[in-house]
Amino acid sequence: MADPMKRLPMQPVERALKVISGRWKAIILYQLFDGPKRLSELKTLLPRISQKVLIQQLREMEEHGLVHREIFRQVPPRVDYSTTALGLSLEPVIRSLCDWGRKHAADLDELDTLSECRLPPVDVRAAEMA
Amino acid sequence: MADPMKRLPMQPVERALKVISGRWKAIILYQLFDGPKRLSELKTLLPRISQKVLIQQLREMEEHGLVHREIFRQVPPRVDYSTTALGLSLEPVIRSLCDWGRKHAADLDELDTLSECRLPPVDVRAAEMA
DNA sequence: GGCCATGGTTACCTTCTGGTCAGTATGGAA
DNA sequence: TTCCATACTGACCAGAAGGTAACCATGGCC
Repeated sequence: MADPMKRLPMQPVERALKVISGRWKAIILYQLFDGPKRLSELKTLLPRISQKVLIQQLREMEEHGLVHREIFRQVPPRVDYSTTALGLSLEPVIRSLCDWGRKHAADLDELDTLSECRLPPVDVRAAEMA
Repeated sequence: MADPMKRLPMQPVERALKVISGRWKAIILYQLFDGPKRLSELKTLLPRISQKVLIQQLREMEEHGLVHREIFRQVPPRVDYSTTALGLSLEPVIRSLCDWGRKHAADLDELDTLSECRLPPVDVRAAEMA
């Protein structure tokens, strides 16, 4: 996503997919659904994402109207990220994706170490090393 | 997707996204929800997709259990692609994505030339040149 | 033998995405 | 005066995804 808001696809599905299918976006949104977070919080909640990429994904979602960024001009700077109404409206969609993801796992492999669909323990994930 | 079924993500949302977010997959699925199609049909229904990529996307979806491929050993060969039960179970999910895509367009730009969410006129698309 | 249709595959290239690592700015604390 | 925390930014790179164009195989038809 080089330049800002370079026109999104005109097919609605494609558009939706384009907007949410960044490598980390759904996971970041999960965290934000839970309430506003500052960058440093997100960094510790999602330690596997490098700072640059985290900011990148947040900015893209901001451009696409899913996320709001608020700057507090403080001594050590402070920036809060939160979902917009539009972003929040994605919750049921993402949940249905999540449910389907579990169904998919159940139908094919067994759903061995698949996580739950509710705000997941993205970080506390021992499955990582399995 | 170089090698077959190289393990899907263990986060359910990511898994679902991985499986459906190929450049053309949702659109191809739309066509298949409508009933089985042979390759040549899909090629004319979706003229903007090159044959190689079309087959590629179909094969990936086959690997992921969304699509069934049936070969009829005939004079000029015939191959039918259809959705599996698992693939079909994606319909509501994709529809919700589509609905959200339209909402997104409505909230940001105006939804100018956005298509409908029902089986769309993917080919008869004058919006292309706009 | 040459041609056709169907359904592929292969080689090659370009673009997009994500990733690492190092650097920047601000202003208070030590 | 140096150090620290926070929130970024930029150079660079590697791999994946998607695209183009050309070629292959089968077997009937003329």
